[in-house]
Amino acid sequence: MKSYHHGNLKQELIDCACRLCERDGYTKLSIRSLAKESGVSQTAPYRHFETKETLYASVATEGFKKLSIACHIDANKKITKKHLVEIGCNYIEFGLKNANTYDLMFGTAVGNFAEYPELLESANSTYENMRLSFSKLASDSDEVIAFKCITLWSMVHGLVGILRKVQVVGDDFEEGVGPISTASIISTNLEGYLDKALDGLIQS
Amino acid sequence: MKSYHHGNLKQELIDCACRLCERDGYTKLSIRSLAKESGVSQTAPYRHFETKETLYASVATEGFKKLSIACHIDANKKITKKHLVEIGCNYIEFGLKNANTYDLMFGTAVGNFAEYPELLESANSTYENMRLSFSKLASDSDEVIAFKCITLWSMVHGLVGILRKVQVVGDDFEEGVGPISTASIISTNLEGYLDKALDGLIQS
DNA sequence: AATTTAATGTTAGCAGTGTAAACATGATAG
DNA sequence: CTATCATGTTTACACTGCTAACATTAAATT
Repeated sequence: MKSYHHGNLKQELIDCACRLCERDGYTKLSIRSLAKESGVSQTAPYRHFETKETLYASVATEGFKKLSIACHIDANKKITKKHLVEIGCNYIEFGLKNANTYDLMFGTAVGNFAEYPELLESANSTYENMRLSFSKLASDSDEVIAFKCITLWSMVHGLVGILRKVQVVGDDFEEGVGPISTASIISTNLEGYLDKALDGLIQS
Repeated sequence: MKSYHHGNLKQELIDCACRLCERDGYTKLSIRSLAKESGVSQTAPYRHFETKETLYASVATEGFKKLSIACHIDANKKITKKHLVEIGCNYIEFGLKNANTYDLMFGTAVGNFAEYPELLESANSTYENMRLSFSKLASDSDEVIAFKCITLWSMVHGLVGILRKVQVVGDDFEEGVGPISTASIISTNLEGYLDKALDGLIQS
């Protein structure tokens, strides 16, 4: 004798959506299958999510929260270059290990973050974390810090994309020097790679 | 009295798909609408594309060809750092001006490039172009060149993603130092930005 | 405590999708 | 001239996002 009202449907739908999005990619997710999974009628989710994009936004929000946590480092201590390398590594690791969720966060499935205050908030706070870390490394001006942030962010974001794609492009080139081999060398020594890459960033 | 056979349907479908993908994003593209646009029955496209992903692959292939052209520089002359900056700028410009096509090329819509030989070929040749340019700048080992390629590629790829996303995240921060302002500063002086960024890459 | 109201659920149904199967047409190879 | 095969059409199925009308129950108001 299950009750007419579910009680916790919204959160259960979000949790379930996060799981399914990460497992199969967000394109495979349907509101109907989600409803079935939660033992509820096809259209029940619409009481909690106006459109599918709203649901996507919720999943993306969870993603940014997790990314923030993954990239968070103790804010009390002084930040060193090693910490920045760590942040970069954690970011990339998150992007590679949660590839499908990452797509949702940085793709075009959610068009305008401003329409989803929680999403905007969680995304901005991820950036703000990175900004704070940089500001504790050196006494740069705000402009320089923002510049460094965008650059580091681009770098790790780009690496996530390229490392993923290269594994799919194949390697027609000579042994050991093609994109795949190189990417795999980079990804097995991310720390050293980022350490070197950050040299150019930190001084200047 | 239009003839039963179209005569040039495959190419027309590809052209039309390229146009619509770029205009509305590939998620808005349907095989049926494409067929209607070409004045042909709903299922006619299936004589030329096994699945929708096959069609996507064709559009992505066209995209890589265009990207290759955009990033191509005369291979006879000696390559200088300035040329690399130019390649980077052209790459980024392509990514920003053909954002929807770019999504198709680097997103997950086409899962495994190896299933589409032409796509694999065009994607690899884009990489190979970049590799050639680097190899003509300095007499590095193949390993170092591949390393530099991946790094430059990640950098410009990341910038495309971040520059696009930042415009959507909004700017809650102080005037002039938030991600949007910084991104817009970067994008209005891409050349200078890349020039500086490449310093770390070229020597080492 | 009784009653109204608002939140949350269900059912039925529309228009659109990808794709498969069976059939039609006509260009081309023998 | 005829058989074959690439290319087109028709029909149909299962699935999707979403809307409208209705049902149930929790919460707010009297």
